[in-house]
Amino acid sequence: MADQINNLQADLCKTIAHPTRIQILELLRGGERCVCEIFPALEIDQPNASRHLSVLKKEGVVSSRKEGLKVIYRVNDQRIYQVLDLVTAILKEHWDSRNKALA
Amino acid sequence: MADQINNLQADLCKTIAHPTRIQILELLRGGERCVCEIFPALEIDQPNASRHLSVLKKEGVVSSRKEGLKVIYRVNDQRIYQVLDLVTAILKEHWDSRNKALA
DNA sequence: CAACTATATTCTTATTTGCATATATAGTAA
DNA sequence: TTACTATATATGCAAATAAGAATATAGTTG
Repeated sequence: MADQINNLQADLCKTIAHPTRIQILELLRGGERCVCEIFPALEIDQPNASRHLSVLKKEGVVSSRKEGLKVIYRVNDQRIYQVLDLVTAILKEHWDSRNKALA
Repeated sequence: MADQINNLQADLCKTIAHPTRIQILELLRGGERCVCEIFPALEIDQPNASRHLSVLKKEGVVSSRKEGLKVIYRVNDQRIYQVLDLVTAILKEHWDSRNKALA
């Protein structure tokens, strides 16, 4: 099928289509972080953070390396932030034009 | 909560995180289309197309207008295509680097 | 008004997803 | 080895999502 690419696109979108995973990515905007920093910053429990990180890793959005006991995650492709920023801009536009319609 | 924005971002990502909806958006890249053109082009049945269009409309990704019996859909913010193109580019990069690793 | 066409909605069922809890693994240190 | 710390995985359950079939609505035409 020629639309196989659409499945892959959808999978990547689905991977980032979760508030917690977006929060993780926003945290990683500041550079790599170990799990022990991530889950307290997001105020979620450790297994939950671990599962979301594994979702991101499975799709190739992040990678990890070990440093002693710690596992440190980083974003693979910085363009993921262009995606998030575009999404934010689209939302803002939508919000603004909706409010303009009400005014 | 400050992370309310993350919910909105996730909702928009979730809205486009479906192969059929991506196909609809790709079709609308060529300009507005009525439902009667969309569902045969995608080889899905009409209620299915209608439901996916309503998902896109509810999130504000597309709008519609009536013209006689027909309902014609259009994309609200062309930047959604920048998102899709970035996603494609990221996928391609991921694919390439994975194959390079195997070589 | 009745018949027809284009689109939308409802219902049911199957699948997927997310969370909480508990448990398991890996590395470190005594 | 034992105890401890950091991270990962398994289980069970509730909620969300998706597709097909059937039905409903809105607009058009005679």
